[in-house]
Amino acid sequence: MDFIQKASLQLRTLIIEALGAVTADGGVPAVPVPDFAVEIPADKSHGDFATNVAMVSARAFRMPPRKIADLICGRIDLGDSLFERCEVAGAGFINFFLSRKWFSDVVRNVLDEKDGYGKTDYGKGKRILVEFVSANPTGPMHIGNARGGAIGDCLASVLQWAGYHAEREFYVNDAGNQIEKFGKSLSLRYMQLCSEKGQQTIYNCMSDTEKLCSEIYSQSGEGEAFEMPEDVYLGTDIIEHSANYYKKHLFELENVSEEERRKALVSYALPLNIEGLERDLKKYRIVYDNWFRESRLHESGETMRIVDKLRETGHTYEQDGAVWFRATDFGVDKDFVLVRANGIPTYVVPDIAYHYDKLVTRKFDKAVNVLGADHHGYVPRLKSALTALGVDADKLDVVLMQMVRLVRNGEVVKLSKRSGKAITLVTLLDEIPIDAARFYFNLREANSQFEFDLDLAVEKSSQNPVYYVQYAHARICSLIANIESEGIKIPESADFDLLGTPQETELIRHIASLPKEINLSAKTYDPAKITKYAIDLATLFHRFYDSCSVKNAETPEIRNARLLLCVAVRQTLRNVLSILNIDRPEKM
RNA sequence: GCGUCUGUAGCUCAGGGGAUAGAGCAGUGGCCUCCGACGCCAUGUGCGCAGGUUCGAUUCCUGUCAGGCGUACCA
Repeated sequence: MDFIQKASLQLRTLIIEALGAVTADGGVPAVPVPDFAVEIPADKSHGDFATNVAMVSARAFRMPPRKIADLICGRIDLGDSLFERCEVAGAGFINFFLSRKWFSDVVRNVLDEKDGYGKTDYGKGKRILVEFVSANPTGPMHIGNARGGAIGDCLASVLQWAGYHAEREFYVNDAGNQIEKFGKSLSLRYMQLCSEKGQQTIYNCMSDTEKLCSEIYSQSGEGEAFEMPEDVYLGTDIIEHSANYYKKHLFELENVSEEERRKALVSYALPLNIEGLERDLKKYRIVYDNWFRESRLHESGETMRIVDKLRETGHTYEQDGAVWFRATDFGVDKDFVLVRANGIPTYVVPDIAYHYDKLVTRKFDKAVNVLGADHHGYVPRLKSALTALGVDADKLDVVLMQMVRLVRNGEVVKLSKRSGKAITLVTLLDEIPIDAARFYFNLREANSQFEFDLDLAVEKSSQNPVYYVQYAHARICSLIANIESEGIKIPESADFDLLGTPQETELIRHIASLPKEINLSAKTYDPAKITKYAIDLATLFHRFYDSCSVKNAETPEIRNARLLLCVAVRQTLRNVLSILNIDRPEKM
């Protein structure tokens, strides 16, 4: 249950009633009151809730705000409410203070709801598809995928906690130009290995594939023997695939047609890559509900059917032999090509078909895509085509993720496609713990560029806030074990009205705000709010721990109340960490 | 040029039409005979700049400057 919302709604009613009473008294003129806010003040000395009703209605009533506030405050009936008192302050704010009972109820509620505490029905069971990572299967995943993975996975969790039916999906680009390029690259490397110089290198490296790759890789950089064209993938993973294929089949493909060779190599390497993606993401604790293959759209004819459908809308035209979409009809600044002059559709077409499939064929209420900011220009295009097809484009939401800037030794590391230099997801996870990576990448909201300091992340020290949060959890576990070891049992219930120190009330207030925070996080598609919540909760617990002794509490009753408060905090921490899918260690 | 995102403390970043703008890191100084010091407490001349809307702007609007990213019959 959301106690913040409950209190806030009740307060709004009380204020409106009081306003009615004041109007009936003739204290203020009977004119409409503008919208007013009920909010939580930043400064706790200003109460638990505050309203600006007196200030916003000053003009309508032609009265000074403080006067209005005094009248309302005098007529408000807090009798049976969740509040114990109110006061007028500042320029005309009315501040309200929650009753002790409210705080008690919060703690009791967490203990009742247990693993379900924090769940809400905000999403009303709507079906929402979260697509994220969708990395090119032509090579290993990079640091941007690591960020997208953490954000997308946690976002899906948050949405589930907020009452959506969320599914995770990976769109596999297993067709199109980059697959052509993949084939070309594999073929090129294969032929290099078959060449005289390649054979020499194989001989020199014996059966050491890694050494072979680095040899071939460095040689191709020199340009003499293996000059590489512009449009191929240069990573060592390509060499590795070709070398492994060569080991199995030797010169089998040397004298077949280029086309046949590429086809054979792609059908060998692509499945391995896709398996690799799945394996690496699983290691990162990301498990998808669906792996949706682009090739499916081509095989079923859906891709070309979309072109026909778009033609029927009348928003297409032909120019220089290509089929264009008149995106300018939908407010997009430029038209774009759907089908090239050579008859091959551009990447947008399968993408349109794919989103049509999500929203129309599969009838999802919402589709959310976590995308790198370098794709932002493409979103309006996609939406314009969907609109033309009669799909409500507002059903597609995009979370744009700014680039991660890698910093090492205080210098920005330039991202390179060459896997020899780029930091892959796998090497990152070899260097830093999964927990740290998942937490770290959700520390900042997606739409802000941030710096990933490798030296810091690699350090595995308490510099990383994830340890701070996990420590709070471990500390509670230890505390409880310690008390139990002295023969004290954890009580079924306690008198929580005894919890009244500032540290205790602040802690409880924050516990109560979890449902609200989950809703907000879902609404803004921002899982970073959850990591922030976790850090704040840990901070408040540590403060409480420091100032309020549980074991040596003033009385056994207070001890029991604090003990159960600790249990409630631990439960809340557990729930939050489970949203992030991060370990909840009992010892560290 | 046009589009888009971002400019908040020495650094990395929260927040957000209101009452004294926050946290972590780095620095300095305190706190373990006492539930784990992986912790707590204290300490800060900061909202890029200029206009506008408002009782009130760091927040909204316009302009401007700076940076990221787009602006392909690449994906």
